[in-house]
Amino acid sequence: MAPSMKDVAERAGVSVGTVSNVLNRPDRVAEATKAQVLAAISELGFVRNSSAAQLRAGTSRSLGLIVLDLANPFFHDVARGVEDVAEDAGYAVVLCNSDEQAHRENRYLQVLEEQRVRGVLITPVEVGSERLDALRRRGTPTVLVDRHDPNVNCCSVAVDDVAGGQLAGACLLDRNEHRRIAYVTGPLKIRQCADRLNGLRLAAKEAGLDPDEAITVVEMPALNARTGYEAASRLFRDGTDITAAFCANDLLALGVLRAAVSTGRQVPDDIALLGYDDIDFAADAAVPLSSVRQPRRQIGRAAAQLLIEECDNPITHAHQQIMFRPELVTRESTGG
Amino acid sequence: MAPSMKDVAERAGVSVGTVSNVLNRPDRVAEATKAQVLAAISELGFVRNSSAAQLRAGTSRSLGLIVLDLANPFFHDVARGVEDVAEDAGYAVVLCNSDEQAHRENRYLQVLEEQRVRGVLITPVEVGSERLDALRRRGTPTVLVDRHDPNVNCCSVAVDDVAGGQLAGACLLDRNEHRRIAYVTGPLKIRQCADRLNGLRLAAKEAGLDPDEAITVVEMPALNARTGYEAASRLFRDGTDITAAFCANDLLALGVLRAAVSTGRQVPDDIALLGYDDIDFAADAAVPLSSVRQPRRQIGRAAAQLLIEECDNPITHAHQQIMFRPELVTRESTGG
DNA sequence: AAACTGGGCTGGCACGTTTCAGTGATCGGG
DNA sequence: CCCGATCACTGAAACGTGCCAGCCCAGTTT
Repeated sequence: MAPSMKDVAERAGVSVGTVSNVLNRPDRVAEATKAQVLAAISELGFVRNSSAAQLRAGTSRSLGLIVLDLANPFFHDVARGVEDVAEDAGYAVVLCNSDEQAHRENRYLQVLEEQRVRGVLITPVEVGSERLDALRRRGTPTVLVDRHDPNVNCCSVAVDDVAGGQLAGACLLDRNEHRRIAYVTGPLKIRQCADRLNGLRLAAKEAGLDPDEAITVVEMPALNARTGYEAASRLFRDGTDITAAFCANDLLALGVLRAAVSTGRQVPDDIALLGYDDIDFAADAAVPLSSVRQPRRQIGRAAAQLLIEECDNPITHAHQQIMFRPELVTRESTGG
Repeated sequence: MAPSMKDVAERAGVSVGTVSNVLNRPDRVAEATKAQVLAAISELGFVRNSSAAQLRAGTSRSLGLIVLDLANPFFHDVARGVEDVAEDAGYAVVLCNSDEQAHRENRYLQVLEEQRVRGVLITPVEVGSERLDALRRRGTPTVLVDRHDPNVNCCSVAVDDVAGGQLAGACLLDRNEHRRIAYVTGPLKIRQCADRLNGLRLAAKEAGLDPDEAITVVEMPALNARTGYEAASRLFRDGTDITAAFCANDLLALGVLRAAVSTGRQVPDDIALLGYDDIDFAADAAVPLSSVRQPRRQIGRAAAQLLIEECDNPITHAHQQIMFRPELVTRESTGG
């Protein structure tokens, strides 16, 4: 068994209370005594038992963060933002990966609640999770990340995907004066995919174009590079007057790029390309890829700030729904 | 305050011990009583306090995993492997990201020890960490991941980088009969970079070539795509008879690929390319990239198995050093 | 010299759970 | 009718820490 404060106290010839004071309020202990206790601690290799401390304290200094996929750079950067803020506020962060599986999400919610975390940041697999609602009802503050709550009964932080689509459309239609563009996307039942299309259509209208005419929607079953390659292959095979493609994420765009390179097309001269997310590889692609960037780390920071604010002032706290605006990053794939 | 077992017991009209039995040994409780207790639990929204449980138990059912960078797909997949095995054995995994900073690593080691995790899996920032050694001396089993312990006093799992370099060399020199190749690498003081070069030289000798003549080493200060681009730009500018490049990781290779595409060179006809790590983007690059793949998930699984074995049989346990062999994945960038 | 002050320490309770010895109650067998 | 066995439950101790009331004593004030 690991040595306890009692062992330390005996060795140092003091009481347990004094050992506790050395650890938690060192200024209340005389120098000589403190030195003795510290010596005993290091000789015995004492390490505090945080279970006991937390049990006694009745509350922990930690937050839970449940994301859909830690491998996804979006969530990874969100997590960094959360850690930044949490660390400054003296909170620890427990990282959980739901893998988009509801049962994993529920298990983690259970574990976090058993650990008595002070609050939870989560991108739920599905909206309206019963388990999550129960947690909130029992008094654990909750913040939604990259989601919004239709009935505002918790804070949330998300990004305006309509604005992102509009930004992309303005770049291709206004600035570079493309007239026929493709929107390569995953399933339109995914809100992000649909929102970005809506933004794109808005941009077309603003450019004085008929969206139905100017935009060819290529809806694919997934959002990865292979799917992008297939979409582009189909597009190229059918022959088309399209001169630009806006893709619902960078992976699709990289797939389109590969199809272009392998069929000898020049980017951006034969076809301009615009992605979404600005993943690391966008800048390093064979033709550096223009993209719509979301303020990922800031999202995490804002979410953590909201949560900590609610944890620290549960009474005066008012729920907020924060919406960030994305930003356009232009590189070679859309020309000058 | 969250309701405790005492509250549940009062509401159900039973003793605390019975509530505990309902939760932990339901077969020892009569059906009628069990139903009453479960009803009380759900009415009060009782959730067990794991701090108290763990304090009483004296031991936890969890493992710590400290990696250098969770954004790196290598560690991400290792973590998945660890979770696979841990879950089956009924252990929870606490994920920690040291970010290659010794002070973060030390802080996490402290936290894990305070939480009384049963064992720790770690890729240490530096070998010979005093804090890690102390943890081990105090009796917490430890497994090194992607590292070896010179004095075998703990288990470890790593990959044979010399074999990986040799595999790469055999592919380019034997199979595709290149005679002058470049090795684009990060700092050679990084063991992995140096080992892969040694393997490559071995392959050259086996092909009956003089390594110094056949291999041009391009040592760069970093291992990212931009650096690869710069390395290739330099190589191309100087004019050279090199027909293939082996890169110490895929990011460098992607940078070289971009330099090739932007200067109108054909891959693999003008220059063949071979990377290392087989990251997701390797297959989706503008020219799909051949690469040396490490059995990442398996590494995690093996490490977790060793650790759990040691946790469960601390006495009979004998330390093991496992070395995996990497595997060659050929795609278009090295031709047929 | 007595009363007061306060720094420095002690001792014991409380946190919520698990576990185990012990208490009745019920039942079958002799 | 009694005994032992079995079953379902109770009550209390223990885990290690944090906190607080209270004690002691040295130094200062009245």
